[in-house]
Amino acid sequence: MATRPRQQRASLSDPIYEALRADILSGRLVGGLPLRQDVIASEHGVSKIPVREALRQLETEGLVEFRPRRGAIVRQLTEREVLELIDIRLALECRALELAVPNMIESDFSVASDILEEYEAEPSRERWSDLNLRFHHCLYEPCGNLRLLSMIAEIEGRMGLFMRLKVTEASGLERPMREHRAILSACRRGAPEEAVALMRQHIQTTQKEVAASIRRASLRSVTEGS
Amino acid sequence: MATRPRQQRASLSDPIYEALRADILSGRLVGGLPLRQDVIASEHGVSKIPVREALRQLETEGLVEFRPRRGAIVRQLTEREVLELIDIRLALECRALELAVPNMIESDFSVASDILEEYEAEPSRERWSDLNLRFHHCLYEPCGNLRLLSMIAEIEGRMGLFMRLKVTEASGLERPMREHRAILSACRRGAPEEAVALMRQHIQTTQKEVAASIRRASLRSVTEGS
DNA sequence: CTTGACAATATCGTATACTATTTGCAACGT
DNA sequence: ACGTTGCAAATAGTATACGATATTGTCAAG
Repeated sequence: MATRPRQQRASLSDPIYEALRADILSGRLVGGLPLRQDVIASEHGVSKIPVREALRQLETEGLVEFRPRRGAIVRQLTEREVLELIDIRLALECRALELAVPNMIESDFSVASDILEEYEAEPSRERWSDLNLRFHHCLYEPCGNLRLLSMIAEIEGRMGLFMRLKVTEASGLERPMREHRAILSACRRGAPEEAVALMRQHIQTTQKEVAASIRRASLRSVTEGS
Repeated sequence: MATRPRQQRASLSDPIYEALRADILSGRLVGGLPLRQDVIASEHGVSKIPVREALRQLETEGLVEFRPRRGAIVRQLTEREVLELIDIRLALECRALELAVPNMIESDFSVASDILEEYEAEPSRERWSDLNLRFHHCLYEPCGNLRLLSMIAEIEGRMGLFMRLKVTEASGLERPMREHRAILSACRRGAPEEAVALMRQHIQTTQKEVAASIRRASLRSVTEGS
């Protein structure tokens, strides 16, 4: 063919990595599902080599598991690991907030406030999770620690699935909103300790709700058939 | 070569990954150094494919940087990033300690105590860094959060180089020892808040010392010898 | 009808080979 | 003398090919 697919500057494995990552984080690729290299390769119109590189990166990130000579599967997060991740969130986000509060200026408060208003007016539960993330991130952003921010983003992205589960199923809008307002208020007053304490409680409550949600889900699957 | 013992079960990229990782963390491969795929491949007696996979994993881990069509280099940690990492350590280790204290039993205290004694008696500065790591880890281990522990280990490993620099150059034995004892004592009394507060100060002091050490080193314009 | 052995197939993992790009260097022109 | 252009060597990145291993299907024995 005369089609000269112009040589892209980036590696072919990058888009595959992004695509697989998005599919796993969104829950479209469910835990335990085998990831056939040939299939993924032909889907993207490449050979197995870039696919394998993408899978290796996902393995390092903990999203994929390689079994020797048996290929890769989507890594299944156990209940325990999800709760562990929330605990890590707790540590990282509280520290980020603590560092961020002294750096906050007026525009930070108004951005956060706008997100909360949009949050409140949003009817679609689908978007709550996204707005929730945006609110949290805009609080942490002034912390000045880029790597801390990216680690938080990584972990939150990873748990998007479970957060959505929780929000839709259990906690509704009221409780998180109240807590968000209280946290923002403490930030406004320039009280890091108070803001951090509120954030701690906020995340720990979330942890308990996720635990309950998982518990309920596994109970339901056990008593399935009634 | 002619050595064809048998087909190994694990991937060929795993040992390469381990070797490169160890070389980077130990400081033998210095930041900015280009990692030629052909060279590494022939050193290990394999083709470029497993080498590339190993490099991709190291890229995800942040130890290596790919420049499009120009190959990989050892990622250089800037002063800023090192200090950022210590801040993340602060968050993770304090949380781990907080979770661990209520779970500690007699044997945990005695193990920690033994390490401190060995620490004190150790003349070789080379091993201080290792003993320091072991002490910290044994305090966190009872926390019951495996992923938290592995993240801490990853970050500490990554900064081993700078810690060693600091220990040898700046802080000596006295100050850390005193703080270690105070922390252990708070753990013994079953006082998580106190232990965490002490740990915070301990790590923040370390952060300042590393900052000073880097400052001094860059002033002296380090010439690596080995 | 179940169970075990063996063949057929699918899939993984990597070496080889090839193309595209960057880089070093020399010849050339200003 | 200095910057520019063009060729040659080096290197990255990927497709193809192939051996090795796991999985599945088939058939005979119990």
